[in-house]
Formats: sequence, C-alpha cells, structure tokens
Amino acid sequence: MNKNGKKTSQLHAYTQIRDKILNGEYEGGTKLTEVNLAESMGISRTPVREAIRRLEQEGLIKNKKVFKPTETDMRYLFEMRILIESYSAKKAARYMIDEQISQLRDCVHQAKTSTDTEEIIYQNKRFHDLIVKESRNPLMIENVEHMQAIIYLFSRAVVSHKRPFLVEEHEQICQAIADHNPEKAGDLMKAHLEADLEFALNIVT
Amino acid sequence: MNKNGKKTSQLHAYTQIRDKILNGEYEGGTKLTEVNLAESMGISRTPVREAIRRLEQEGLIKNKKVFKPTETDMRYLFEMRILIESYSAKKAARYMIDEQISQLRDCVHQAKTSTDTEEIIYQNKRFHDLIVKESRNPLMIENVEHMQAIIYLFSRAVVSHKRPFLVEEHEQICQAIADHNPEKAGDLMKAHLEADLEFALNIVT
DNA sequence: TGATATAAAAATGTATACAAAATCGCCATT
DNA sequence: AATGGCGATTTTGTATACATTTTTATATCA
Repeated sequence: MNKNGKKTSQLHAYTQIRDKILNGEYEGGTKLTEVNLAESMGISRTPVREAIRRLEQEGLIKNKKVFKPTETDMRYLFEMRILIESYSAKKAARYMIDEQISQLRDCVHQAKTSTDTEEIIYQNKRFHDLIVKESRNPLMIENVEHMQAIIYLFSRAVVSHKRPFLVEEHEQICQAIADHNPEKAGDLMKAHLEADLEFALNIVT
Repeated sequence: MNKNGKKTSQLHAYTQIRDKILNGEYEGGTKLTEVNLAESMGISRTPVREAIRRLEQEGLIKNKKVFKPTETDMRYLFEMRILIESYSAKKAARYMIDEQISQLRDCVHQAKTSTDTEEIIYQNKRFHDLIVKESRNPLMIENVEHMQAIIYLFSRAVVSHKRPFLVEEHEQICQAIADHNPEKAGDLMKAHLEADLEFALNIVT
C-alpha cells in the first residue's frame, strides 16, 4: 500500500497468485510462466517476476512450479512446527493472561458447537495462532505463518475430513494452559500435531 | 550458475552485496540505492533489484538500509537459535555417529590449540554447523544459516574478543554428545548460547 | 520561529525490447 | 527402441525508458 491506499502491481500480483495457489486453482505442480501470469493479470512481467521470487522464498513455488510437498517435506515441516508450537504452548501456560485464555476457550467452544465447516476450520486455525502468539517472538510467529501456508496447501483435502478428537485435543491443551501447566501443555501440543500429521498423510496417500 | 559455470548478474549482485554487508563495508544503517549499486557493479538495476529483494527477505536489508539489529532483535534471534540448536544437540547426542563425533572433537581441538583468530572463529562456526546438521532437517539448517548471517553482522566485533570459557563450553557439549546424554547436551547448548548472547550484548552496547 | 506548501531531485515502480538460456520436437544413427 | 544431436520455440535474464512516488530543499505566511 502506498500513501493513497493503492496497492502496487507487484503486491497485487503476489496476493493474487498466492490466493490462487492456496485455493487449489492450479493442479499441484502446474508450471507458472511469467508471461501467462502477466497477461492474465493485465500487467507486465516485471512485477510478476518479483511476486514469483517472493513466493519461491516462502516455499509455495519451487522452480516455477506450484510446490507439491512430499511426505518427507511434510515431516520436516511438522518437526519444525512441533518444536515452535510446543515451545509456544509452554510459554502460554506460563504467561497467558486470562483475557487471552478466554479467547482460546471461545475457539474451542465455537469449533465444538458450530456445524459450518468453514467456521470450524477458522476457529481451529485461530486456536493455534493464539498460542503461537504467546511465543511473543516475531520470528517464530512469521515462521509458523509460512509453514501454515504450505501445510494448508498439502492438506486442503484434509481439513474437511474432520479428524476425530481434534477438538477434544484442543480442549485438553486449553485446559493445561489454563491450569498453568507448561510441561503438560507442551506435551499435549506435540502429540496433537503428530496426530495431525499422521492423519493428513493417511488421507492424502 | 548456469550450465557453463557462469553466474547470472543477479547472483553476482547478491553475493557481492551480501559479502560487503557481512564484511562491514557499509556503516550500519547505510542506505542502499539501486542506482548506486548498479553503477558500482556495472550492471543494470534489474538484477540489483532482485538481489536486494532477496537480502531483504533474508533479513540483512530492511527498507533499503543495511539492517542494524537492536538488542531486542538479537534476543528474538537467539531465542529461536537456542530452540533449534539445543534440539539439534539432543538429536546429536542420540544419533551422531563416531566419525562425526571425532570431527566435532577435532573442531574443539583445533580451536583450543590454534593461535590464529580466523582459524578459531572458523572452527567454532564449524562446531555449531556440525551439530545443527544433526537435526537432519533442511528447514532447521537453512533457518540457522540465515540467523547466523545476521548474528555475524551484529557481533563481528565480538568474535575477536575471545570470550572466556567458549572453547571449554564446546568441549563439555562435545563430551555430552559423545556420552550420548541428550538432556545434558541440550542444556549445555542452551546455557552456552545464552552466555554468547549476553557477552555479545555487553561488548556491543 | 516554525509550520506548511510546493518545486525540484532522487529513488522506486512498471513496461517493453532485446539477449541468453532452457526446453521441446524431430530426425538420424546405432 | 533408445540415444544423441540440432534447430525452432518458449521462457527467463537484462537493459533501458518512462511513470509514479518519496524525499529534500526552499520559500512563504501566520
């Protein structure tokens, strides 16, 4: 955004391509060429190039193709995610203030009672975001954000296959945090993400 | 590199700018303009732009200025680094094979006996790299690489101020790994990096 | 004085043309 | 049928011109 609230073409290209990737509008592995993208968006190659570069660095594009993570990629990603998120859960259990805890409770409650899949997905994501935020470390927060994009890319199919116990596990984690029990919160988070990974891998493969 | 072994201008620009930043050839906070850089390297703005973008994403440049980390930035960075490196140390203590362990011993030995500052610095870096490699997770390895660049930027002054007990601490970590004692290795690594951070902050500020 | 407007300069953003490289398809050869 | 050129085509890389935005300097007025 510049001072008049207009986006630059580059940013526009970036968000548009990113959204398309995340919405699965390209078959996994589709080749993205600068000219096609530029023409389809009515802009020149220059800003498109920069958008692609950025998406490459974020891991959504790999040598001009929409990144299609392998099982191994996902295991690496989750190993990292577990490290950061269980650490965050521990910190949350130590320092999270009541207002935040009730937000966390709210996520669980909404996800439990709602029947709208989109809403449930959103609340589950919000749950994790709230906890990662408690790392209070911008690097960690940003890192998880990037990973979530890739994970989402992989498991778009999965989210709708409501995994059993998902909400129950969130509930337990929430309780451990409310009880200020860092070890338990961290362990539960780890187990939770491990289960998530295995479930996703089973569905997809 | 293309197939003939020639670098693209872009890559050339990237490495050259990066090296200059890391060698402290710009005062902290110097403004980098595309035109200046392009002219000084005899190429056009286009490849320079991309190089800058990349360095921005890696954190060495922040709004066109050479990034000058604050104390807070360094604390965030080290928090992340401690998380990954102590995790790696634990894994190293579990799985590192003898050949690697003797390499680790070699690092410590070289650093202990050498009188050449450059050599000592190199061996100390090698020590950490060997351990991080034992995470066997490319994401973690890459992440630490990026952070090391920024840390180096911050503490170029520090490395020559040989910190007391640095090598001794490496020795202890090495021993814990050789003893296959994950908890100890992890804890020692954490303490080691915390000491590193505090030492660096004291020198610089 | 100092706050603000504004013209000039500098820097970044974008389009486009041309260069270099990678890719593809076809044919010849074994 | 597989292999290895080789030209044609596509795609990416670079330079350059022009547009837009941001910054700087200067002048004006309360």
